[in-house]
Amino acid sequence: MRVLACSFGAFLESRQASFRPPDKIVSKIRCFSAFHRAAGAPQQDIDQVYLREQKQLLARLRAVLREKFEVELETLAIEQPPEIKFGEYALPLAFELARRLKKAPRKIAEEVVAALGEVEGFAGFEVAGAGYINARLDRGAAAKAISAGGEIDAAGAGTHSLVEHTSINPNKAAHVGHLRNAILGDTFVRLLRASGQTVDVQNYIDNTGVQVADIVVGLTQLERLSLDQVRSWMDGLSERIDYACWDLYAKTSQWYTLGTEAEQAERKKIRLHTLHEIEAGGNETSAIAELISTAVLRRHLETMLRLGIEYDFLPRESEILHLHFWDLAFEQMKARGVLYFETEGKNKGCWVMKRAGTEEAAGDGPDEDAKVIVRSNGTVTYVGKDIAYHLWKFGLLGRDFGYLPFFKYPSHECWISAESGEAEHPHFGGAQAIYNVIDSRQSDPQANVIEALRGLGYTEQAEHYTHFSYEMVALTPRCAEELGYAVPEEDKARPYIEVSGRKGFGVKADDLIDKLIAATSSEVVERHPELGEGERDEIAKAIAVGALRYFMLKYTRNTVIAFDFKDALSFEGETGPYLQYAVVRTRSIFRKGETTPEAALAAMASVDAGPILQGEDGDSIWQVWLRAAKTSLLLEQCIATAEPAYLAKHAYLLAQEFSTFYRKHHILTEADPARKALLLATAAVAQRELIRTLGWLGISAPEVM
RNA sequence: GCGCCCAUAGCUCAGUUGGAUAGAGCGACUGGCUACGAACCAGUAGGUCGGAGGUUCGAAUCCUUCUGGGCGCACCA
Repeated sequence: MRVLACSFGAFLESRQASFRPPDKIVSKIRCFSAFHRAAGAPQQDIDQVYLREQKQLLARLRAVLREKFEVELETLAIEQPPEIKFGEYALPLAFELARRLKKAPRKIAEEVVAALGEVEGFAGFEVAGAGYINARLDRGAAAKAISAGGEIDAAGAGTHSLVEHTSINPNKAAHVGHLRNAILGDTFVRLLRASGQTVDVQNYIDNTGVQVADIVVGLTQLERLSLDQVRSWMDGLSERIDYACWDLYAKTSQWYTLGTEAEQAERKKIRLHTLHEIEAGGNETSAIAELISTAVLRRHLETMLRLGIEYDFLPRESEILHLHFWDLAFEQMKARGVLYFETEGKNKGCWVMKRAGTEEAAGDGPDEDAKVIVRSNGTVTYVGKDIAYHLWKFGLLGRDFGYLPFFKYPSHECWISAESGEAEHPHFGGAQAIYNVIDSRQSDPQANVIEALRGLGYTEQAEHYTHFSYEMVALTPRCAEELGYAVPEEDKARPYIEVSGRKGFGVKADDLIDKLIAATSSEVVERHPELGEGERDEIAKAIAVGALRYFMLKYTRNTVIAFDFKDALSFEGETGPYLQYAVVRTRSIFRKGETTPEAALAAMASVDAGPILQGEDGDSIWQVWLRAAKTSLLLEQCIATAEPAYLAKHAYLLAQEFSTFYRKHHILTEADPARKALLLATAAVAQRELIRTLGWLGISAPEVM
């Protein structure tokens, strides 16, 4: 995740630049709706029943308020009543109008209800509490509409987005923190694609950075290996290269801190020299770096593929350097006055820019707060390189990478950057919107890149640049001890301890996945001794992936996850397997009932479900339908807020409501044909929406488990 | 010093433009497998929403302030 551990201390931060405050959500959703209309998408899109009826009701209410009270409300709050028996929508608008109209809220609500009259799709309206207006859907009609439509609106069609995620330094094995990044990013990609967007998935590879240099130092200085010897070292490894590097990286980091002061200074010098050789390229040191980083990168891709995570393109820093992306960015920035040459103060001799979030330097004297982009020795900083890379992402740089095929997925090829690539290749970059899944500690540099785009006049692009930030995954002190690390006394009371690649302190991604599979395997063996080994393995893997992905997605982005094996290996309650189990139950129903979900949904056309869906008993069935009808609403919200956790919660609530329904109503033994048809259709709708939503979360539901 | 984030049940977390009695999972306790699979369901107990002010008809949510945690502010990447 582009975290370069450095020897001078951590660089952590949490500005949450991309976290949109709730008040922005509404307008964002409106913007999507406008897009929807502009794109000419069919308004009668059946699957959006909840959202569609909501919009219709709000439009009608606006008309009533205008005609009857001559008022125009900026925003019309709409929510769901605390209990389903009160209806599907609740409107507190009378409270807001009470002062303006100098009338009691209840009185206003009554007048509004009277003025509303009949509204298509609604069974009625009533005043509740101190002045709420509750709206009831015509459940029979709504259920018919929900069962008939399975398509999700492609509101995002025509938008080309780019998501950058994973971006692990290719010098050691991936750990749990990287898993959070990749799972968040991959899930968000699925959400964008579900909304119809065209999405490129990029995994940025810092193959010329300090971390790779440290591995090279380890090999050349500690192990005393030449390029050829590194080759045979790799061939002769008894463990995987990323695991071997995990230990070597920790050992090398340690080595810098050992010895006399003079020795340490010498070692730092070696490190810097190694870094410069790698950056320059065309020498034995850089060849070793290339060899190792490429091998580790392949391992990362394999690890992520275990979780169903794939990439389209791997841009590398080596090409950003060697193809001189920065030179072009530098010209633009100088020409537009974003960069200026500092002649005084602490940054004398550097090219600097105004730091994001600071005011224009008032009066005279140098802006000591400015961000250095080009050092006084003429070399460019990290942010400078990132600015160039992001100009490329938006198609504003005027230069492209070369492309080579690198990693073959069953359905497509993943390409990697090259100085000179193949003549025939797909086109990457030039996106309209970008999302950078990067941990929250890097929001300052991210903000500076955005500031540079804005300064260059690319305000539209800056608006569509999202730092998709998230908090780190740390370990609980107990987990750290389980792993065999000596936890200092003062850390034992802390809620969590940060992982550290330099110390070799962390839970490796593949170890965790292996552990999960081992746990699910033993369960599956116990529950399904009749199945063949191959089949059992498939099921165990699906459950393990489901458990892991859900675990990483259930927390909102700005919550620090204090990792513990006990939580991550849990399969009960709010977990992936619980959701998968709900789907397995629906599958079992249709298998035993010798019918299909499709048939059950089609049968709804001739079922008069209205009467059955009334009353308390009806509520317990309707609850499932109502939740299922909200999937598209949640998809919109997740995209607008860049928060996949809302959809994870939605899936969980749907599974929970289905489980309750399942216990309460026995479907296959139901005697009444109409009621049985409705119950079957309920299971079908729950299954359809669960499978859809789980698919977006990257979780598959096996036939049995 | 400047800036950002966090504080909600014993634990881990939700809480959607400010709205009706603040929710879930885990843990504890009670009950439910001769009905579509118990990786499940039903129920009980558990809360000064960190403290104090303020805005509002209404505040966990917005504002101010304080306390306690975490993080960021390089000519590192």
